[in-house]
Amino acid sequence: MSKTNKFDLENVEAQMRKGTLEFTILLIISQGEVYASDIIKEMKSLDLIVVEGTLYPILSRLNRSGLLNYSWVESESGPPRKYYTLTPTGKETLGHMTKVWDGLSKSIRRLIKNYKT
Amino acid sequence: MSKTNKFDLENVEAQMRKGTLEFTILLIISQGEVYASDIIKEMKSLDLIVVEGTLYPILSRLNRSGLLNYSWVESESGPPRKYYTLTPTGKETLGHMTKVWDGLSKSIRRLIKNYKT
DNA sequence: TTTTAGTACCTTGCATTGCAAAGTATTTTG
DNA sequence: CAAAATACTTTGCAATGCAAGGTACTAAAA
Repeated sequence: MSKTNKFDLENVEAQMRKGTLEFTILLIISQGEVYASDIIKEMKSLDLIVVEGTLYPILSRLNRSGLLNYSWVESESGPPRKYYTLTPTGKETLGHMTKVWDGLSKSIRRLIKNYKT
Repeated sequence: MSKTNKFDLENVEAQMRKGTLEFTILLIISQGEVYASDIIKEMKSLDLIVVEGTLYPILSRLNRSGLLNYSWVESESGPPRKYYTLTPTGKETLGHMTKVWDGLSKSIRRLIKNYKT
């Protein structure tokens, strides 16, 4: 039996996205009050797929960690929504995360540069 | 009992790194024949921490998937080493991965730009 | 009024995967 | 020969994304 398990490229993309999920979610919320569907829509528009079963637990965790606040807002058609905003701690943490991201992408850029030459 | 589970910033860094592990490992191997310790050393020099228990399984998997070849090479001091190189498929896949990475970092850059203004 | 459809939030269970720690094997050094 | 050093491998645990199923509320259709 040949043992060359095909390599899954799509999975690589998923992996990379996962690593930045919290970061990108906080970035979106930093732009203004949003609720879950808004976030999913905006992520999708940037090719950053995220689904409910992933998003809700993350939002809850970020809230428990003191990075997010939310307030219930009545909808004109449908059940009420949780609109999220960053807390001061959230803003601060997002700043740190941005630095972490800059560091990582810098390292990788360096590797890619070697690779291309 | 207050329920504000402190948020772990170091974990965010770890998360981001994890997402790019296979990618960065392949990038390093693309630069020339290396064995595990070389990879760990080079990653560390770029602030990309990776440890044995993580690296070996990944190398095995990439080999099983046909992206890597290895050859045993005697060491002057110690047991023999597995020196890895990219297969043609590996090179091709690395090219695809680079595109995936470019896409992701572009999306995130766009988000950060909004955030900063 | 009951039913159906739509929207929104939450939870459960599984699969993947990084990693600490322990294990095997080989070579060198005291 | 014992001990240390090096290199590769494996095991078990914890974290986490996600598919799938669940609850609840609103509005429109039957």
